[in-house]
Amino acid sequence: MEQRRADNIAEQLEELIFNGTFSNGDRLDEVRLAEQFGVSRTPLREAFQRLALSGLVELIPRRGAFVRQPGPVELMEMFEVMAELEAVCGRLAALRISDDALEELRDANAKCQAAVDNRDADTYYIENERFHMIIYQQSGNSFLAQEAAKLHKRLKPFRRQQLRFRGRMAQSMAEHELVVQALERGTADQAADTLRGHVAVQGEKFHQLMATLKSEAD
Amino acid sequence: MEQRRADNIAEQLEELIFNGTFSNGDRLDEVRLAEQFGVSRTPLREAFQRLALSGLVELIPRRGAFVRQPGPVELMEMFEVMAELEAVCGRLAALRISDDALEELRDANAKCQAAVDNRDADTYYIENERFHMIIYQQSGNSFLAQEAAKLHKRLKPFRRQQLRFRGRMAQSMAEHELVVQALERGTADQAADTLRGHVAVQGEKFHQLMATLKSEAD
DNA sequence: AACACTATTCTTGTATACAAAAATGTTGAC
DNA sequence: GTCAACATTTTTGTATACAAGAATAGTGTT
Repeated sequence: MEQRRADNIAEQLEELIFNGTFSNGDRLDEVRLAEQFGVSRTPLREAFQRLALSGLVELIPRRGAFVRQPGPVELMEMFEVMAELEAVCGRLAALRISDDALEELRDANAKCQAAVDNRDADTYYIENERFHMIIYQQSGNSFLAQEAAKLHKRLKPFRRQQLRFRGRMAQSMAEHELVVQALERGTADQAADTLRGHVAVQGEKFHQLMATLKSEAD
Repeated sequence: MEQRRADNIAEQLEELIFNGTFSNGDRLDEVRLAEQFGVSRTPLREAFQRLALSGLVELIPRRGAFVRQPGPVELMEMFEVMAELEAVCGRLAALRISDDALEELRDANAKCQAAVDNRDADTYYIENERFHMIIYQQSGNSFLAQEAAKLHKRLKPFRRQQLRFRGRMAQSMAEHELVVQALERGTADQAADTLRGHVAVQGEKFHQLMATLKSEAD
């Protein structure tokens, strides 16, 4: 059989939690999941440990593993941190970004724009992600890039919902343009501020996010 | 026997790695550690999963768990992120801090000063930590506070070494004073910049950090 | 002596077994 | 009918067993 199942299983469970197969208070039944995955409880429990540390699951002693989705407050906090991390990445990237990476950013942006024109949300989503990942990497700090990517991934499901709202993709595109300009010019503070504003949940976005939260709690 | 061993064991292993019992490339022998802790391999392996996700240990399939200390580059990266996180905490705290917390900060600072006068490095260390934790919490974002505390903990061993250098404690104290002033006045950017500079590794601190790294690689 | 190849030993990864705690169901008193 | 006490069943946590891959030692060849 394939080796290193534990981490693989962790990923699959993560996916199942993200896509809503398991919702907030659900207990992850060891034996049921074990036979579902076709493995024994041992690798499953190892996966639980990982999920627990990443905060997706709460391990209650002698009780089991419960999925733990962030509530409204925690979610706002996470978005605030994401906005600040993006700002930091942007500020550093403005000083350190390579010409090649700038070209990549422009390419991602062009494909984003095309996706907006075609109303192709999936492509938009993928290219948008590439855009941000490039900025993380061009911060020149791989530890920072990793942390940013980690939180980005965790917020994925909620961001995805956000894109559904009318005009959101177009506005997001305009902001991307400003970010690229700031990075081109090397104006660090401007890059930071633009990215912070781009990611931050404020104004109408706040209501939209709360709306998606409510609709998920059914 | 006590329940929930896995996380407890993870903590103990973490401590053993921090205090240098295990150094960089060491393999964590499952059977040896198991009998050392008086448990079976199962809870140990669960602990490994946690340590792996927190980055202290690298899990190589079919090879085992190897302790993974950050090298000079990664360490600089981590300090850079720490500086930025502190800056963010400071900026938010400047707007959100309570009067009580300000009083706590002044108290921690006073005790720090007393420790400097008495050349009491341990007390200095404890009160210094309290100082920073208060700022994390007063950011009003508990997710941010948690992340900051996590990284703070990870950098602990290296920061501790830093304090040994001549004049470091006194300089650090002066910077703390500036931080408190900025927080009192609510000047967010000033609080952020001061804290960033306080934590950042630059100038002489860089050489000092590298010196401690070399002395540990023996 | 250096190297390739094989056999042996160790170590990991996973399944299973078992004990202890929690949850559930049942009985009986009021 | 409600509740409490006890018995039964689940479920977790840990130990042990076992199979397969990796490391190591040993053998023979050049």
